[in-house]
Amino acid sequence: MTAEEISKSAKVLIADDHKLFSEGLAALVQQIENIEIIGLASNGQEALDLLQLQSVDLLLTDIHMPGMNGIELVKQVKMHFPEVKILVISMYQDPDMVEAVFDVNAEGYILKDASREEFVKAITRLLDNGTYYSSAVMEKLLRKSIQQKRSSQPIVNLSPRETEILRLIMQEYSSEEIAEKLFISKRTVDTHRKNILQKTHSSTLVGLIKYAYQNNII
Amino acid sequence: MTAEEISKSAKVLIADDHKLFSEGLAALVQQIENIEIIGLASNGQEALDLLQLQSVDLLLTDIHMPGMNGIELVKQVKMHFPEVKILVISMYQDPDMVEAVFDVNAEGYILKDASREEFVKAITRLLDNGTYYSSAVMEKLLRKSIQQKRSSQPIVNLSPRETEILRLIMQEYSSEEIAEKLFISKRTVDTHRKNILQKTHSSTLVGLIKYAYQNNII
DNA sequence: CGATAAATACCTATTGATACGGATTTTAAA
DNA sequence: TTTAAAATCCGTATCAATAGGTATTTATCG
Repeated sequence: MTAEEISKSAKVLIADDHKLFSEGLAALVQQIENIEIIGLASNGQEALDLLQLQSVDLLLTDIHMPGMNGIELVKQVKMHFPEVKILVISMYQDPDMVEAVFDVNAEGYILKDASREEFVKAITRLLDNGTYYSSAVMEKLLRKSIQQKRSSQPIVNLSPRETEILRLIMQEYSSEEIAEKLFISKRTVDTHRKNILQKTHSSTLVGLIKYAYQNNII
Repeated sequence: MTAEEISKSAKVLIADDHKLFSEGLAALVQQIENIEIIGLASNGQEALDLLQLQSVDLLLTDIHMPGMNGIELVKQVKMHFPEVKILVISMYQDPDMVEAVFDVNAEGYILKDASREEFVKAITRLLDNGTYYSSAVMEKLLRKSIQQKRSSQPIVNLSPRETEILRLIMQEYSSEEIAEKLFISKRTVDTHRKNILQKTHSSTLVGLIKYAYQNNII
């Protein structure tokens, strides 16, 4: 339909901290017609810098990068260069990740284990003003949202203060030491601990610590 | 020196579960002269199957793959096809990982964020009967081994009984419950706990649990 | 056979954490 | 501005865990 857009040779920028991957990807992209690679960035900031210098039609980016991560990069790009289409290429099928990518309005999401065919399809779809979200991933996302509705979030929300205290507990401070550190009474710390135990449904210190580990509060 | 070997077109096999990566890598490799890609495998078993079917000079493999991991694959390949050179391409600079790769006698180890130049260098080095271990990684390995010598293994050896009790602690049993469960006195459990704390150099329950987590005693 | 490690058991004292009550103030959202 | 959540504080009581000890039995290793 919008063949003109493709025919005038789309400009593509790749951002990935794994140089071998981005170079390989570049080699693949170059095999597609009417597409030209205008740069490789190995982190978010570099990508933004390159975007400033020249017009880009399509950004291919990883999520995990040192410094600014992919999500943040997408946000920034969408803010400053809204015309740039963005295809996120990630290792993970984590639904939360996909949701995050969704939320920042990237046009596409595919996995690193996608086939070349799927990759090409995604690119052409995006350049055609469409979107492409890997179906493998979308399925997981759906299943998750369904599950969430069923079990109606037994999600635990520790308050900032509570999280802070849990972190200190994890650092082997006693309640008394935590109190000193935070300039509050030991009683207060006790109360927080009580509430934390309740909220996390744990009945012992050991259970609490296991909770912290499983929720990456370390 | 052994130019004949390179000139007769080396056969390369790539194993990586991220298809986009292996396809990209293939595209890169094909830009090198006298090298031909004879197959892409997306897991260890597939790689072994392909090796059975045709002669291969060089195997490029990831470490993290579903099913058989890269280390295991290298082992198998070295066992059944000892003439195949192996270049491990990994995301991680983890010294333990490099050590493992070393131990199974892979000829090379580079990171996914290596440059194309380094990649090409590694390949030619291997095809020339040499080895190539990314210097970035080797440095870390060295530093680690030095550190290890300095602190000369403060390795902890919990007795079977102690490990058993630690496991029960991790399952949120109190000392009294553990005593009942093991038909011993609570005092005995106390003593064991005391010794466990000593041996693991932890001074609090939290520290102990962290130790258990870090040593997979769960 | 002697030495050592492991497992067992006990004692006293202290510290830390949890249970069960409350209550007030600050802050942010509706 | 009302309301709810978060953060603050206090008391009493009990339980759990740790810090010091000491001591016996059993098995294993050299």
